[in-house]
Amino acid sequence: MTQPIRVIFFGTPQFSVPTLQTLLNDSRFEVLGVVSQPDRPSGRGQKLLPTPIKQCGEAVGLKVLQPTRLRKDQEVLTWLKEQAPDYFVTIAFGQILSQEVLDIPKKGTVNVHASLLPELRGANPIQQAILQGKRETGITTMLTDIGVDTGDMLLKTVLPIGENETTGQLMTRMAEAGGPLLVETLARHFAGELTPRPQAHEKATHAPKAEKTDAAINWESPADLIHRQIRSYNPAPGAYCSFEGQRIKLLEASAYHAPEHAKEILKNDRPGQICLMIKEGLVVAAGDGNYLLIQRLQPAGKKDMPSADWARNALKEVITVQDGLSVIHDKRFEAALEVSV
RNA sequence: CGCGGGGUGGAGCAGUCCGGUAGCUCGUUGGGCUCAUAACCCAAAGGUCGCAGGUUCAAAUCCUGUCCCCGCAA
Repeated sequence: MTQPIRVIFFGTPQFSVPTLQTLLNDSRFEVLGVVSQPDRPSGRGQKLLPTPIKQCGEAVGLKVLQPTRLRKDQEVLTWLKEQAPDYFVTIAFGQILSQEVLDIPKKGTVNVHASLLPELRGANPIQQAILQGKRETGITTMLTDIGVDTGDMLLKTVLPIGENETTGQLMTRMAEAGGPLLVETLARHFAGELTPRPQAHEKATHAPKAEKTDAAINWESPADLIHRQIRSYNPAPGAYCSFEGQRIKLLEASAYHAPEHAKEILKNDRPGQICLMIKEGLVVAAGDGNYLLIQRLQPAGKKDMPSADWARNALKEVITVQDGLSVIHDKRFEAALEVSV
């Protein structure tokens, strides 16, 4: 390898950082600069924080560009052209590239997308994969065209989804898997070894951004749906319900299959009823007669904690012991409160 | 200066208003009971009360400053 492959990296959130680092650590590639969304006021107190990709780029002395609207920013466009890159690489950048931008790199623009295309195109593939109860998902590299995640595919990695896996956990695994797939894609495509394959567009599905209210738990729902909501909306925005007027986020859960000696107690519970406290968490009734084990939760203003820890205080007046089980009387989670103004 | 809650043994909390021996439910360790147990009984270890300064005979508690964590909203 005489000349390194010249790459400009487009990305914004933490998710794209491991992939950037993989590129930086691979001597076959030269990263000419990074492009990220502008810093925006965010977080408590409206603090202005640099994007994770900006931080990473600056830490290694890379040129960092943050155009508000790339397609209209002549200064940035000029700089990009001057670099004479072989490839643009995009992963969770956050802006749609115009044809003018796509035409800049000599060999093309490669996007890393967190689904098995053509499934789950769009902004939110990981959360949606879990919400829909998929057993596996993956990462696809593709040549970006003018559509959203519609370009011809290059390589895929398949990842199984754990029964209780959360969006956050899956996202971490995918972020780490993205780098190796990307460098393989670039190296082989550059060498002419990859044939882009068109997507089966008629099978495409979309993964739209979730509304905040989608994360509100309705206890009338089947246990399976609530379970998927909890997994899907962890860590953000957090599936939530309320308890005696206080908002509570539900962070980790699993299906609960009652052992024989518990079946005497678990029957005819109302949806949301908090029935048992066991070592692993709280057993709560759902709308379809099944039960859910809530393992971790987070009351407003508190850190996340094992739900048994929370119950030990919040419910201590109503816990009795029967047959070695800690039974909770007459307490239930309610539907989420309307967000008050 | 967007609104709000919080920092007390390993965990979760009470105590703060009204200053006076560091408390509760668990966990941990050891012992006991039991066919057995996440149940029950006995015992032990473990805390600069976020940090700094001030007031006071005396501060977890009152005053001032400061750091950190979190919920809402963006």
